[in-house]
Amino acid sequence: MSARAKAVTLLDVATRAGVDRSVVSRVLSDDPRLNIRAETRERVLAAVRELDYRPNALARSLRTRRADTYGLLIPDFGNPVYASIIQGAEAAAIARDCVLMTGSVGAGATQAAHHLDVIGRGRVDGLLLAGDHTDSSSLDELDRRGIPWLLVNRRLPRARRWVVLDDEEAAGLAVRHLIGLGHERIAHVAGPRDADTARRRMRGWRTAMRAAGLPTPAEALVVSDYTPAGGAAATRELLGRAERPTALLVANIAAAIGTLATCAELGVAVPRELSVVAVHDLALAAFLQPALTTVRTPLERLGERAIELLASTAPDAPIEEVVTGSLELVDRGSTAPPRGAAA
Amino acid sequence: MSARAKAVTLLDVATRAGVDRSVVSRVLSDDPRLNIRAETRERVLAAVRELDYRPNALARSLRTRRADTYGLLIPDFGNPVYASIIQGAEAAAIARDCVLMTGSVGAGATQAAHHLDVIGRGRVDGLLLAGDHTDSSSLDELDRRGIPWLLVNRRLPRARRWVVLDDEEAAGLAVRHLIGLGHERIAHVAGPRDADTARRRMRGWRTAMRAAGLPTPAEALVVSDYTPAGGAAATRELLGRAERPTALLVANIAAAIGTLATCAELGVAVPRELSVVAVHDLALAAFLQPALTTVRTPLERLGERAIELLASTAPDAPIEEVVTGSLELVDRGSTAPPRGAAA
DNA sequence: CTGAAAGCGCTTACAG
DNA sequence: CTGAAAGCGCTTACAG
Repeated sequence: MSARAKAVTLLDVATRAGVDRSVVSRVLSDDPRLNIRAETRERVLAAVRELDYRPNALARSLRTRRADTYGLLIPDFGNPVYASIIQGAEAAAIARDCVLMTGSVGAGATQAAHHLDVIGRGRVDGLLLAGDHTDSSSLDELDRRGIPWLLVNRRLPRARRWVVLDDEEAAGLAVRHLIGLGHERIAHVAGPRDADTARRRMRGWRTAMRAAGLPTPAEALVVSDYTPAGGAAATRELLGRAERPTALLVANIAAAIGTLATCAELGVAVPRELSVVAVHDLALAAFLQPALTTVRTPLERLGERAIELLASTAPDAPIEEVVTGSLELVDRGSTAPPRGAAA
Repeated sequence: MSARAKAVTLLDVATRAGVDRSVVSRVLSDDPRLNIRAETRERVLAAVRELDYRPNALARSLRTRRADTYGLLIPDFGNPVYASIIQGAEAAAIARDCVLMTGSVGAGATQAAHHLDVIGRGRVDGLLLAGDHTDSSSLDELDRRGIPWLLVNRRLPRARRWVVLDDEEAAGLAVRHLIGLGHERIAHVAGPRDADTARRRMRGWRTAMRAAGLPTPAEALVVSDYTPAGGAAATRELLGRAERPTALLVANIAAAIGTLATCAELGVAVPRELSVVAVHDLALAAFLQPALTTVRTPLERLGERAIELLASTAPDAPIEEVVTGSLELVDRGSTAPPRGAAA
């Protein structure tokens, strides 16, 4: 390890090339209004190469008033669904030569406060909000500070800037698959009542059931959360009913892991006695017992699209986009015709 | 949405309070060499509050030459082991009023190049390297640019700045648990041969076996990777041996998910015919079939400690630390005495 | 065709 | 006790 090297600046390059700093700057930014002799330009570029010069991003941002940085707030790094969103957003940010700063908010409000505070200090050009941490007052605060924001994978009353998946269609696809197998008593392990994604999946379930003339009684829906523990509890409740469902639409793959655990514990054979299908696909799904049938959703695309929209839309223009396409039922064997169905 | 508001600057606050910008700055930084009348200070603080002033982080960093930002490079956001490290690092960064910028490198080298480039532009005060992407030449490059770095969860030849878990002891703890149950043929589903964590866990397995007088033949170790697919393939290979092991130490919990899947597929009952224990604990483990016995490791603490060390150690001083303690065997039922053992 | 100058918003050594 | 000034490393409108 050498001691901290003094960074190379524009002035170092200019001195070496025998020109002014401003010329170097304009050469590097391809300023079209710069008429420079090819020979001089070569000298400048050579100096840049020889000194391995990189412009200081902080100085540039201070001057240009663009941080070339986007923020992304998620609930929890441990949630693989958000991992995919991050990956998409990161790729899109890199494609625009920007940096992505991802922060998690977790349970405590203090971490959210820290992130919003930091963000208020001119570090980001815009903020993607992909968690349950945000309320209208945070959005007002961002507006006051002039920081463009975009809700990702969720909406909020009166907030007209969001990008979401087609949750309703994802749920509908799963339900129609089950109906196609002959199921009629299809229950729904739903997400939290106050989660926008959960409400849209509930609606997808209900709509697809009704379209097939099947009932959706209140007892067929149990609210849960997007964790294995939550899925396990909800499944236990549904399987305790007098009239058991023959199939389950689980609103989230993490919850479905809990569903499979509960079935194993209660000795309910999947898919022979109970079919299970979940929203969102992960590599993990193929290795569960049994391998889990899922609806694949374009989570990475959602993250990508969020950055694209944030970067290209005026801060005061509404954004209301559903990322469609790429929904696909991945049949892995946790779904089958109900017992007693004609073969 | 209002139009982008003009940010409040130091000058705005100073004007309102009727003092010079420098006074405001020194009041806010609690400059001990500033003798100011209590009344003036109050006026300054009132103006700060009324205007809701936040110093521009870019301008401050440019002046102080400290970005108040640390970088963290990981292989992949989808890997839950790294999720825990990120969470620890994020908490430690927040505790120091710093920002954490986490980037993933993935398979492609282009993303690594982008991140190293960005980091060379004065955006971070130091870099945590927690992936398999780093080679000595990247470290040399960072040294040349004067950016302090620290390897996390891995070491590299001749790189004397690292912080790791006690992987050897973690593996040893698992093996001793199996030996305590009466197992003698304990095979090892290892990590990649070039992964430092994998080598340390191999050594832990071997050392604990030898300490008990048990053999560690070459066939008892199969190299794999830290994914379900890798664990599945390695397990298949081990179970195909003429003399099957009665227990498996799997080097990583993600690989162990593959192990359980292969056992289910081959009809090998866990733990009756085969005990399985894995390194690293996740909430998920409790919901696998069967629930997985693991060794809990202080991954969050590793992330925290990495930031602390990076922030508090001179850039040219060596860091060689093993984060010890908190190792714990979490017995969930995937381990049991071997068949035919005395009850 | 290229250079000098101003200024982004801070901090800090110095002046009075 | 407080203010004026310099300067961090850039970019860009302007001068010549």
